[in-house]
Amino acid sequence: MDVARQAGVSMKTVSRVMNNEPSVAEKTREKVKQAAKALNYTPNLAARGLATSKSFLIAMLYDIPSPGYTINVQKGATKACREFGYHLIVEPLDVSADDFMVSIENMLGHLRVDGIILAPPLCDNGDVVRLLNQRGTPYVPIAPSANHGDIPIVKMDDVKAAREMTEHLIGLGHTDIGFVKGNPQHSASARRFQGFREAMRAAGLRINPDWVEDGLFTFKSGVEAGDKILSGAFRPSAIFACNDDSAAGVMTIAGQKGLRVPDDLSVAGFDDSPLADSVWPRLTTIRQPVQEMGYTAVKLLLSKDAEIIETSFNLDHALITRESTAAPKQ
Amino acid sequence: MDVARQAGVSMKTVSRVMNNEPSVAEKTREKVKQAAKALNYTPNLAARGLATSKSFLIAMLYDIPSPGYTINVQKGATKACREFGYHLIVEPLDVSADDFMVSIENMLGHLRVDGIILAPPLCDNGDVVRLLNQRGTPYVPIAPSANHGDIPIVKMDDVKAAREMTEHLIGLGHTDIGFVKGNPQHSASARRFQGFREAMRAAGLRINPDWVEDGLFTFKSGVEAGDKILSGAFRPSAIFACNDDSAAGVMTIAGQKGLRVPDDLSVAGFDDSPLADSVWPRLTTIRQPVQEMGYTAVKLLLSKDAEIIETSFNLDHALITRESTAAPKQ
DNA sequence: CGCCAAAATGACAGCGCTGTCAATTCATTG
DNA sequence: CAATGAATTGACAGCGCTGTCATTTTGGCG
Repeated sequence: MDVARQAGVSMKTVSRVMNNEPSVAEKTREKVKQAAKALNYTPNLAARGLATSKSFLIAMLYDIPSPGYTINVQKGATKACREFGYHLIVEPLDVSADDFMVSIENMLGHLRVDGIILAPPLCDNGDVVRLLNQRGTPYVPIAPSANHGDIPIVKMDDVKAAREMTEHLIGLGHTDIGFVKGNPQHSASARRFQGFREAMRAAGLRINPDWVEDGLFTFKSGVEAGDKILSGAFRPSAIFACNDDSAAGVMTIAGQKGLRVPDDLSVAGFDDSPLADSVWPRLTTIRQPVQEMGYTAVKLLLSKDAEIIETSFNLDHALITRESTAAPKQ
Repeated sequence: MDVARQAGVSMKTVSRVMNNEPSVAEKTREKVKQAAKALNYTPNLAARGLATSKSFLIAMLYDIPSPGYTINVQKGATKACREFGYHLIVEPLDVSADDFMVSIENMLGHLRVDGIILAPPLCDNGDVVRLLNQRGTPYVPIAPSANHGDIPIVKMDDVKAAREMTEHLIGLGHTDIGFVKGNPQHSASARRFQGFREAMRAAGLRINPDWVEDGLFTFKSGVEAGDKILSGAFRPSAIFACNDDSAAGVMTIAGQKGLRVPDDLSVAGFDDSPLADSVWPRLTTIRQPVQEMGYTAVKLLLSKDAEIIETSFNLDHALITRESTAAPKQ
């Protein structure tokens, strides 16, 4: 280790400086830092990992979800990783593939990552969670359906957000409101529907079962659900779809049917995906704190346990009002 | 190493088996494999890395591009990584940030990745390329504007694709065709425009400069460009936008102006992003072989040099015909 | 000035693997 | 059956770092 020689100290001292350990004289510390800079030295992660049996790697597992969501979780996660000198490795998974669990095991075996981020809907996958627990690999689920024992989880309050959106619609003067559900595989779907129901009930409004349709979080399912809802003799003055894609589908079918948004029909989405800003009229939606979730997840993974008391981090969402919702024209 | 004991051989032999080296008796190989399986053993990457000074890590650098594109490159890249026992680490970068180069240097210093994938527009960033060359880190640029010396590059033929799309429009009977350019930072923009020009010239068609507008690859810029193009006394019967987002913008503004797509105006996009399938009518567009690019990039990085002769891998694109284009109604 | 605890530093082994090279075993062949 | 070269196998060092613990230096104080 030439840095040691250059600075006239032992390897060990260099190591101490690189790790910001205390009990190094300020003068020595400076000397070493200078030498390191001069020699353009950075410690070798592999060696460090071997010695400390850490890998300085966090893995993020995700299953073909919406690109925008995933990318943003990644962005937040990498930001936190950088702060800690860690790096993020990504593992796109396909739950339906039969070698699915094998890939995870491989990854765990090879890499010995120091922590794992579980993006939805993987965070609700029993097999995965069981494997992780069994191996003792620390993980943080993002927006899981239920608590994971005493493991901290990162989420937003889907129920509350859906309630707020519904209240927004009600506040605009809507009383006849339809709802397009999300993919039942994602636990958020149920929570959003629940928020909708709560707000309707709180306002003393009846939910017309003909105006509640299943959806799949896709544009196509939005078109189909919208078609059903809007084909009856009576139709709602507003439709709240479980995510932006299906909301866009609703808007499209509404247009086909000669309904103008928002004049004849208000449409609300959820997620604030790129799409929400790329349709006309632009979608009123809920912005999920996706980046923050990624960021917080990594922080949780890497912070000393002591600091953490909560087991559930509720990050703030925001209601984004755009042109797709307005007071009903009567 | 208990596997060695269990199998009654030396560590070295185990190592040989794990690396599929030749000159191990078939019988021994089996014995070791069994022992490994029984003990659920997987070699430790850090130790291996330390001994071989490889990291078994590939990094992908990208700059806030479209999520769909990035995710797909990742998907392809991870697939190849798995085949080679490698893993993919991601580094979202922000070229405009001033610590931009620093983050790259940090990553290179820490991780000693074995190779780097440079997604556009990073692949055309002189600073980055220079740094990589200087450090001798192997990299593969995806869809760069120019060749990188004798480094193999992965790309699709944007010029040809744009030509095909233009020909598709012309084949439909259009002669008055507008064009919305892409973000000038992305070199693909220029290539697509070139393809458009070539096809127009080949068909003996004139390009009306009033119908060619700058764009930025965004929905908004598509709306603005479309607005300008469609506001003149004469207007084209088709508009070819440089990507799906701006094409969606064009469709929207067309709708605002009472123009029906495709009856009054055909609109074509480029990329086959999720959006293309989430608008109505759905966009005729060019499918980029994005996953394949990621896959090929990693393969190029990891294959023995010998096998590689070409310095430029042109992957196939596809023209996806959907409802947004049709013969002009005259 | 000497003594002592505390602070700073260093020596050394070892993390789990692979490269080198020597040692052993094996199958042939005259 | 001994000799021979090829095929297998193993011993050992070392990759670059950190943990442990011993050693040295420092500063404070009687």
